[in-house]
Parts: sequence; structure tokens; C-alpha cells
Amino acid sequence: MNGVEQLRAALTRAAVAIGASPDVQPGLERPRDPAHGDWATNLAMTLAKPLGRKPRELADALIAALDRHDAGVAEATVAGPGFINFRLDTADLAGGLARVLAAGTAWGHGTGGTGRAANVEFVSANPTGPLHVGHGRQAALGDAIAALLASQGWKVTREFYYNDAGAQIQNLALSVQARLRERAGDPLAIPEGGYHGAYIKDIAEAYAGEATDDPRGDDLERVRTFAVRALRNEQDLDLRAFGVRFDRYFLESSLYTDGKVEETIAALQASGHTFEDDGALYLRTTDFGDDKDRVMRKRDGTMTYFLPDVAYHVTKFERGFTRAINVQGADHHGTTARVRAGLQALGRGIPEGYPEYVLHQMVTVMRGGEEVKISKRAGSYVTVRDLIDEVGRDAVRYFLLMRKGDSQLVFDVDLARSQSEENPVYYIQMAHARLSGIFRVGEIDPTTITGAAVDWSVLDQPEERELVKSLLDWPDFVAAAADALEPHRVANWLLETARLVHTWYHKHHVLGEAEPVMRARLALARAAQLTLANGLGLLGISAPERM
RNA sequence: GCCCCCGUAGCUCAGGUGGAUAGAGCGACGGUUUCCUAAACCGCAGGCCGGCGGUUCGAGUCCGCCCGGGGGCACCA
Repeated sequence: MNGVEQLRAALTRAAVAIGASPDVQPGLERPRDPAHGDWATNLAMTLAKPLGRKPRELADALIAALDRHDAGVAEATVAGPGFINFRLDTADLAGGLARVLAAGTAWGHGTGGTGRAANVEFVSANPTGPLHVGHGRQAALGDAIAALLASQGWKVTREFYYNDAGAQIQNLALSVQARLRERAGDPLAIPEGGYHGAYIKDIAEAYAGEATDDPRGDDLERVRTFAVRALRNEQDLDLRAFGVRFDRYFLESSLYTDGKVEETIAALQASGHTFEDDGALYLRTTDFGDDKDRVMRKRDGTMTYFLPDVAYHVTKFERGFTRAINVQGADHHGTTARVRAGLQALGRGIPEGYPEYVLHQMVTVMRGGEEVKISKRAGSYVTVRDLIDEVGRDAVRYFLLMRKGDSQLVFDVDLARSQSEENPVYYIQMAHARLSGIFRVGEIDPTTITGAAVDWSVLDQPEERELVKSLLDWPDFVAAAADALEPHRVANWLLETARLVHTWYHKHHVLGEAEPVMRARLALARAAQLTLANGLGLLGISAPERM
């Protein structure tokens, strides 16, 4: 049992002793103002009503009933409207660092997932062009969410789904063909809905070099295959540059070849929730909360994207994923209700909230105070590669993750590129590098720091107590961020903790201090170094030893 | 018209699931270096948390209505 749990248990006993129900759950939080102590509870206020007594009076009674020793607190005081503030002995507080050192790279790991399988689907870009900034946000978000879940004991599969047969791919093939014919002397005729970026020209160029017997691209099927392969390869390179790896690429076409689409449509018809109108087959999704019934099979006999989408999510469930999380742009918002409705209509016991959606808002790229809209390569949008080339992978990751997905995001290229104090990424990495520097200069192998035989009571400086608390809170913090599927919380925590590190480092010295102090501070430095590295790792950002 | 997101400092945004005197980064202003990285630290200024009601001991946070901004409402993906 660690410090907080001990305190909570003791508080519960005290509450019961003064007449509260045995199932009270005392809430404990860090007071915003460190002068208020190390922990605070609002228990007296929440008990006021059921017990019919005044909060401050109850607070006094709770303190009187509390076994200080069992609770592990040095001091308990009543404040404000009825808060009880607790102060811990420095030795008890800082002694928690031993747990950090023992856990090492696993500090922050939890067991809430209990080994169950989770599927995180993200990016899922069709192979019709280079990845744009929005895909970048998805890649950063999805990868970090996957890492967060894995840290909490989920068995995570990172999945990329792509449409390899639809109308957009047809337009891609026709666009490349148009460039081939332009090359052969025809006037340029890119079809309606076609692609205009420079990369189309490059692909046409490459095709002409390889397919010397088909310089005009008359073999459209061959052009299509060639173009898809070229763009898939390009997207892979983009993702690799970003440090994102997928466990599985799922092809929409496989749903047809494996019979999953037919199977699903038959099951839906058997469910009795379908009807035909004007030659098209509908699913009555309004029975399951959608605001409109949806077409599954068009009048011309082909499927809408809706049906394979449902079939795809059935496979996720069948593949044993307890949770399926889809990271997508907010423009997909309209599809969430209908996919869930489709799964419900099957009546197979798939949970109502399956799959879960993490939708993110748009990204605007700013440079020199102006919005950047165009990339040379893609023509109409800014690519992930542009950003990585300009500001580096770590900065792109951080900037795309530092805001809540629900917020529209402004990516300030100038700030991300600046290698100085104003850039939060460097600020955090610098904190890690400085801590590493202590061990380098002191010629101490940080992995030998175990926390054994340390007198924790010497870590009594205010800056040390604040830093210690932040490090000890990390596991709960990560668990909450994972639970909420919100990596930006980690980004903010890192920035705050980095500040505590810099402040402490600036004010207090480690090497050359008297033995007990140096020993304790080395342990603190090691714990902070480990925790920062763990946090950066979750976001896919490097933790450099020196900068 | 309906659905989703957003509205907090000059700018970009946090605010740990309802708590005490609302925070950070950038920008502005002023300081700090014989010392493990000044890529750092300290100080100062800046607010009707879009508005009006409600819930309660207590609301930036929850509920309702309104006003602004963005996105979505296909037999396109």
C-alpha cells in the first residue's frame, strides 16, 4: 500500500468512527497551493449533508478520530470552508522515490487493461497522395493513444485501414493516365475529382520509364496498380520518418474477397431491420439512434462504403478486440452513429459504444504570421513530410499532441523550429539532458542508483518536495490520460514537470554536496530522468542525453 | 433546420472528471552567469472564464436558452 492509499484507508476508518457509511470514498487531491500541504480532502464537506452537521465541525471530529501514524501524516489542519490539509514527513514523502527507482522504465505502467486486446485504427489514408497535416495529427494521436493503452496493460494492435478499390482510386489512375497522355503530346485532361499535385507527374514519369510498351497508359489497370504501389510506398516512408509503425494494414478489398460483405448483408437482412425502396437496399439505422436510414446497396447493385465499414468492424469484434478505437478527423463525425447502428442491428452482443471514436479538429499551419496552405509536392495541402523536414520529428510530434483533439490546432512552424527556450519540446528535452549531464559529469552510472541507504529526509527544500510530488503522481496521471484517451495531458504534465526540474536544478547543486545530500539528490535526479524519459516515450519523442 | 466541437490574458491554449486567491507557453518590460548545459533561472504586467438563468455548501467545470466561430448532415470515401 503506498502513501495515498494508506491515508485514504485511515480517513475511511475515521469517517466511519464518527458515523459515516462504511462505503465512503474519501477524495484526496493535491492542493493547488503547496503551502496548503501535500494532500487535501473535502470529506468533511461531503459528509455535512448526510450527517447533518457543519463541515468545519466534522473536519475537527475527523482529525480527532484519525490515527496519524496509520495515515502517515505529520500534520492535519482544517482550512477554508472545511478542507482538511495534510502534511507528510519529508522522509515519508520523498521515500516514495524508492518506488520510482524500483519501477524504472515501468514507472507509470498500470494494470487496468488486464491484458485484454485493444485495436487502435488511425491514419487510414487512401493511397491517393502524400499524407497531409491532418493525417499527421492522427498519426501522432493514434500512436500516443496506443502507447498509453499499452502502458496500462492493454494488448494493443495498431491498424491502418485503406480503401484500395473505390472511385477515388479510379480517379487516381485516370489522373496518372492524363499526365501520361499530356507527356505524349495530348492536351492535359485531368478528370473531375482527379488529382493535380506534382506527385502525379512523378508517378507518370516513373511509369513511362518502366512500362515502355504502354507510354500512354492505355492499360488502366496496370496504371492503377503502379500508382497505388508508388503512393503506398511514399506513405510508408512518411510514416517511418515520423516513427510510426503499424501492426496491420487492413484492405477494404479483402472484405469482398473473404465474403465478409456478403455475410454481413445477409445477416442484416435476416435481422429484419432492412427494407427496399426504389431498387436500393436500406438499413433502418434509425431503430438504433441514427437520424436517418442508410442505403447499403445502391440501385446499381454496388455497395455504399457504409456496408464494408460495418463488416470491417465486425471483424474487429470477431478478432477478439475488447475495445476498438478509431482516430479520425471531425469530418467523419457523421459516420459514427451509423456504424454503431449497423453493429447493433446484427444483434450479436457487440457493445453499444463499439467502436469508440476519437475525433480531432483541423490543423492550421502558420509561418511568419500567415497561414500556409500549399505544399509543392501535394499542391493543395501541407504534407507531414514538409513539417518533419522543416522542424524535425520530435517537434512535430509534440506540437500535434500538445492540444486536446477537440481543439482546432494552430501549428506555429517558426516556434517549432526555434531551438531555444521558447520551444516547449526543447525545454522538456533539455531538462532530461541536464539530469543526464549530472551523471555524465559525475561519472556515475545512473542505472546503479537504487535508492538503497538513502536518507530521504534531506530532500526538504520546497523545490524538491514539489518535484517529488509531481513524480509520484505520474502513474495516476498516466492512467487518467489513458482512460480519457487524451495524450495532450501527458504533454502538459511533461512541460510542468520539466519546469520543476529546471527550477530545482538551477537552485540546488548535486555533485560535490555532502554525502547524504548528494546521495539523496542523485536519487531524485535519477527518478526525474526516468519519469521524463517514460513520458516522452509515450508521445514518441526522444529523450536525449545531451543537447 | 438537425447533429458534433470550440469560445478562458495581446496571441496560441491548459485547467487531473464540482473545490480554496483561474494557470502555462509565446509576446512586452526588468534582472541573474567564477557553480552538474544561460537551450536555464527570477521578477513584473496582463482576466466580467461569450451572455442570461438554473442545480448546490461551492460552477471555468454540470443543466437549459441565447450569441459568435468551425465541421458534418449522399444511392462520394
